[in-house]
Amino acid sequence: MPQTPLRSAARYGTRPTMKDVAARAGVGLKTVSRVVNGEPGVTAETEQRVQEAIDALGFRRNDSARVLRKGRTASIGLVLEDLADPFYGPLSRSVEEVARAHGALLINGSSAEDPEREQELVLALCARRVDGLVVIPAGDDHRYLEPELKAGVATVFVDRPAGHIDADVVLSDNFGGARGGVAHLIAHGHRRIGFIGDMPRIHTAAERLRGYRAAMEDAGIPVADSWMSLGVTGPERVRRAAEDMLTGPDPVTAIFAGNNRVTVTVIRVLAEQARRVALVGFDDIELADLLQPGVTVVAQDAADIGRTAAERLFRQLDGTPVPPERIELPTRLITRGSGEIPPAD
Amino acid sequence: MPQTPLRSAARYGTRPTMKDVAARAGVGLKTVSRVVNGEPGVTAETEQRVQEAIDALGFRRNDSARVLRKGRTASIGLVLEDLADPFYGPLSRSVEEVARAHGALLINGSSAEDPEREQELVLALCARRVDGLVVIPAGDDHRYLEPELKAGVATVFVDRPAGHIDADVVLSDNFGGARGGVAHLIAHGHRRIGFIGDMPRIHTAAERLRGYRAAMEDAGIPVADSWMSLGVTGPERVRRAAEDMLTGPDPVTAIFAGNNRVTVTVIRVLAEQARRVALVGFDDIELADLLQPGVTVVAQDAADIGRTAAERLFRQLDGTPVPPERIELPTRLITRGSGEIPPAD
DNA sequence: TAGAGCCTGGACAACGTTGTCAGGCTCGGG
DNA sequence: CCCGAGCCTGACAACGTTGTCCAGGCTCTA
Repeated sequence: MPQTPLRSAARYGTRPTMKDVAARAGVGLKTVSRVVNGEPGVTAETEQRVQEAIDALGFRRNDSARVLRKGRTASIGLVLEDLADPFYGPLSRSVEEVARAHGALLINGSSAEDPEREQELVLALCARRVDGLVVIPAGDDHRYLEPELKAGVATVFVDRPAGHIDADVVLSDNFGGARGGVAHLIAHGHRRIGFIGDMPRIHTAAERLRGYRAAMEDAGIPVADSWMSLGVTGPERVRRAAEDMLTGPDPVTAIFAGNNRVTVTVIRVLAEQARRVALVGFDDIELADLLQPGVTVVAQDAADIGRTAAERLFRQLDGTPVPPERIELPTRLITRGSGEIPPAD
Repeated sequence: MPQTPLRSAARYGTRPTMKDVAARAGVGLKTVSRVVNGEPGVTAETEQRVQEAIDALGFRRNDSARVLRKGRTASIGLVLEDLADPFYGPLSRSVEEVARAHGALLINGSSAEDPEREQELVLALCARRVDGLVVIPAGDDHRYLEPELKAGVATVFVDRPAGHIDADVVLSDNFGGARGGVAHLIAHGHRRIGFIGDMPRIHTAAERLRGYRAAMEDAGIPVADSWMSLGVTGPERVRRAAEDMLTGPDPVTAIFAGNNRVTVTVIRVLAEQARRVALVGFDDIELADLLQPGVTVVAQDAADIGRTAAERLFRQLDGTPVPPERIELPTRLITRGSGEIPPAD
């Protein structure tokens, strides 16, 4: 079959360049560049000729080359734990909106709570020369970021503070929120209150545990070891932990759940119980108001956190460097029923 | 204050290049490149010297330059509707996992269901020379992608077919799923069944409506106009639509909800009703099993859809070009109670 | 010991774009 | 009629990396 000879520009896998456009329009390379970037100094007639050539060839500026030349990529990176988690979806979205308002693209990656993967991702983003980074830390040592910070990569840590490095941090008041949630249970008459949370090596988990302890201490209630379950993760283990607390020698009358995944599992367990047990969860969950009873939670505003972090990032990028700051956002107790159940003693 | 003169490499905002590394290690530029890329042909001793220089300077390869030279970016783009929607989080995550397995980075963007924004995003991704694109279409005309396809950008459309362009598509069996869901209601004795869905210009919405009509027709039930509410979006309008169907002259005994957002609102409305009304929703929702009654849904597997699309994408990228294909994934009816409520007539 | 062949390292061009700068054109005023 | 000013336009280098190609030094063998 006779193969029609194709212009280089149209060959499969090859893209037209400004040079091709220039040749077709019969102008110089730089003139094309001017048209593409809307720079002044081009006659309307010339501009139209160039535009026609662009459309005809399907030219699209190569941003890699542009970045190489200009130094800025107009993109930022977001490294979070898991995009499938309902907490991070809205967070990512709000970061994206801020980025978009600043004309930047967002690249996000999931660390899956693995410090090594976090580092791998962050460095990959740095290799692409993102202008800035929003990181939800999985690991606790971020010294590997020092050269990047020095090179001017704006960085904001979110949800948990960075390890061994001085940078902006935006987090929720995990301590205060947990303390308030547990105090709420105490105010409704509970004394034997269980706590189920993630590994204390995770900052948020540690802070929430600290809040639990503080609230108990404020009320002068000694905490039994059997009431605390730390580092459980995965539905099965949470389930067993909850059941143990409810049926042990010194059974709890209320449970404080350390994060949304724990809350969901505890709801399932409680639904199977004959006895009515109070529950307050950290993090809001969808449809919490439609359950019987409604689930009382300590809510963080993921979108607000993301927006705050992103705005802080662009402030670093736009203006003069500002000293690192730690921003703590308040949480909100939302009462819906489950936290107001009196002790069944 | 006397300013210590800094090496160019360490100055704020400037990054060391291979040239800097080469100078410091006392080797040639290309030798550094070889070490960085793990190419053979470098003595262990030389390699170590280079590695030390890399660490000392905090060198990070500039991928923009690399891309410019090599032509491939090892990144793919995903354009979806809204990352904050619980359907897209897992989808994005599964695409990311496949990308990661192929050594590629994922860039995603939200179109917010706006065709113009979709195009803007897609073209921005193309300007960055992503190797491939996964697009959940917002618009219905994708001819603007023709030059990109011709240039070899692998493309897979998801959830809805592309407009006026020949490309891979991965979608759920919206028609069959809706038909099955409605047939399920009919099998439980319902005849007056309402349908609330999105604008029919959205392919999924149109298909689900078609499924509803087909199921009704299969059963020989004529459909009253007042039973169908199309193009409603936003909780308030869905609420009103549901209430109208329930209190109109020919009130429905069951509702089929066209997507997860509609389902959630309908659940709220039904919770307020004295009469028990059956409900089947398209798309699964979290905690659906814990509600009273549990919510019967036609579920699509977002992660499976994402994985399928991404694998298809990389097949295009890895091997020889394969002709465009349309892949339809089955849905699954999950009975939990709400769909098995008999008509209250 | 000399020649062949291998292994290591470096010089150079090219990728596609943008900033700099200079040249040519037109137009108005002297 | 000539000159300067101002406006368009294009030639050229540079961004940081990788592929190609060649030079020099080494080892091994005859």
